Amino acid sequence: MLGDVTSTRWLDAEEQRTWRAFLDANKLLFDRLDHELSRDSAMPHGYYEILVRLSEQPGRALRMSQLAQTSQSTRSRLSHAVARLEERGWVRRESHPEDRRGAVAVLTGEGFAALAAAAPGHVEAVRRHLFDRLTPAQVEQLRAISEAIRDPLLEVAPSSGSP
Amino acid sequence: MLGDVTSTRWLDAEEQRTWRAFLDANKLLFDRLDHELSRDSAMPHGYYEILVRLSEQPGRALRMSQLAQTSQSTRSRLSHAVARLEERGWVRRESHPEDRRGAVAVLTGEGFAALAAAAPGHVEAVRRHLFDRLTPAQVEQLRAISEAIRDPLLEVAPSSGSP
DNA sequence: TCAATGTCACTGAACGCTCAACTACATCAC
DNA sequence: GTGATGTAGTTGAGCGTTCAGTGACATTGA
Repeated sequence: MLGDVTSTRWLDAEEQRTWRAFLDANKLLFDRLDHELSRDSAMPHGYYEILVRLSEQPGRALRMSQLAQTSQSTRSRLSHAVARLEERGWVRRESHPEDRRGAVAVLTGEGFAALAAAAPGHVEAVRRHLFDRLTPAQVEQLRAISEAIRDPLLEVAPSSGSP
Repeated sequence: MLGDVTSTRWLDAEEQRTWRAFLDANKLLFDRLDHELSRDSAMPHGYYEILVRLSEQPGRALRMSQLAQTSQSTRSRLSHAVARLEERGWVRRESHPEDRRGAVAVLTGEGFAALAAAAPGHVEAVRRHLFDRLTPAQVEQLRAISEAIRDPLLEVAPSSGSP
């Protein structure tokens, strides 16, 4: 198929099947999780991620560029996202005390409350659609596989936002 | 964390680690693949998927709603996407011969050529970033895991577009 | 035959993301 | 110091997706 004059290492039938299953599983899973989160808590998954990362920091605050890194995001996307989170009163910006270029995103009380309200439902959804479907051995396999995929990609573009 | 008065089945440390690795691996992998495809072939992954599905059909044609289903897409998204593919001359629309509500998307010669030009690079990228990172046993595991995640999600919303 | 209901596909507005500037500040070399 | 380069963060335009709504046609049942 698709006239092959080059030395392309095409996928064989088994690999095709794996790739399709992987593609479809991901699409379905993340669409579902994002949809349920938006429906129940009026926040897209990207916002949820940002709130989670902030909530894990001491002082519930983090510099914008570091927040972008831990969220696998870009500075641009984060800047837009934090602007919208600020409109909702869930995050506020402060200027960095030492580096005058810097901005620090701080999770507000309302933001933490919104996260606390959203988390149980979301975690349940992750369980229902992911962990409950897998055996303990498969969960362990999934972790190893994910790390094997992730780590090389982290090394190629470690700074200044992933994509 | 996050004051727990309900009976939420929170993720333990090991599950957290798995979930984070899975999230990050997916984000990095699909961002990378989409980025390389856009850069090398000027088409987002969603378009590529549509062209692939069409190319696999007899006559390289498929009804819109069926194309939406096999692409894990919605009719709305597909309608917009095909409109843009039509502007590029890669797909054309015909009216369904029997059901006068229906529209049929047909892959043009140019569309097939664009796909043939894009495929080798994309397949290589999938190999580099996915299959080359995994052992044969892990590939087999990934297939089983993906199917275990996918199949229940397919049953819940089988018709009228996934999300 | 005819109304009610369902299905197919399209459309426009709103939203989030990407990309390419751009400003402001920091750092480095000389 | 001064100029060059690097880094932090923001902004606006363009693109793709989602959502709600719409019109056209098909199907069903009385």
